[in-house]
Amino acid sequence: MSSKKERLEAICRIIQAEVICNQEELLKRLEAYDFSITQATLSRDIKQLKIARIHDGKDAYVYRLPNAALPVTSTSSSEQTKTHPAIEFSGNLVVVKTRPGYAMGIASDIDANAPHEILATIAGDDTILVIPREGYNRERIAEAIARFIQ
Amino acid sequence: MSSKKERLEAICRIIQAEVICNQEELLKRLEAYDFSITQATLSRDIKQLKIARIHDGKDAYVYRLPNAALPVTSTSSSEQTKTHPAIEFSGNLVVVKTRPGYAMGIASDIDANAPHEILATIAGDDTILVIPREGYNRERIAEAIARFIQ
DNA sequence: ATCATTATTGTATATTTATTCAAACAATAA
DNA sequence: TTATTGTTTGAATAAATATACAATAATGAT
Repeated sequence: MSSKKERLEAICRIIQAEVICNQEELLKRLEAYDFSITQATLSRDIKQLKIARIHDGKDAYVYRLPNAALPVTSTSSSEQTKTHPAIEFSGNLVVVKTRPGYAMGIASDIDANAPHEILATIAGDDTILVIPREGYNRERIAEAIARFIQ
Repeated sequence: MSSKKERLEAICRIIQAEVICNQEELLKRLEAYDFSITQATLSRDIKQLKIARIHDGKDAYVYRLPNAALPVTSTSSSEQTKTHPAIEFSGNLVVVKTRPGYAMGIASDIDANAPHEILATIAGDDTILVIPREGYNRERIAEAIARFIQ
């Protein structure tokens, strides 16, 4: 059943390389790469990958990968659904991995909205260190952060 | 006819402040602010604002503003549709305005994909300077860039 | 191996979102 | 004024996307 993982990666690749307007279209491209699935499955894949359908400015729609980390790679799938794949705790700190260059933007978003769960952030290039306030559990904190990493 | 502009701004505000899962829901919130429109109009507004519906990781969907600049404010609407509101030319250079902190991330995306139209990018905090290759017209260049700023 | 549990998937359908078409309205020019 | 053109909108509908349900396949424990 590792073909699902391959399929998800293929979807990411196709979406980055080509202009895909709807799932039907993506379905055909996948077919060309020998992945034969239905629209229902593709819809679920897209949801899992957190892929967004955005407006291209003209009159078309395009699928795009999210800003945050590589959703495919990480750890076990059960753990993946539990919290956001890009968020990891260590002691009382939280580390958020982002795509290169996006850390400051996302940190800036977090700061601008200043959810009470979060005391401060420090951002590098692809990593944000989040310092939570005392008195919130990890799930609550993770939710507060997840709101900003799409 | 300025009520449309107000409505678009209200939509932006609501989406930033609240978790909106679908257009019906947003419609109700707008109603509460005394904007009475139909789903059809809202769909068009969302398209114009380049708002995306993304996956929240759990099992819900959320509407989000794009990464790039403030689409509502700028210049005339006819000019706005012509090219992306965040992209502006000056001589042989292009300046892209982004939300605070996002310039480097987006520039990194552009560099990583390296469309031939683009020779180099330099990013500050909320501004990217794009240096196009010679031989492409502005529209072509704008399209190549627009691909990365959602 | 056997059973229990969890994941993955397709079919059919529900839900959600976009668009077509016609109408109302405004702005402009003659 | 009267055309003319462009914008905005709603109603109805089309198109696109998500999900309920059932079945099948994988995984893990004993």
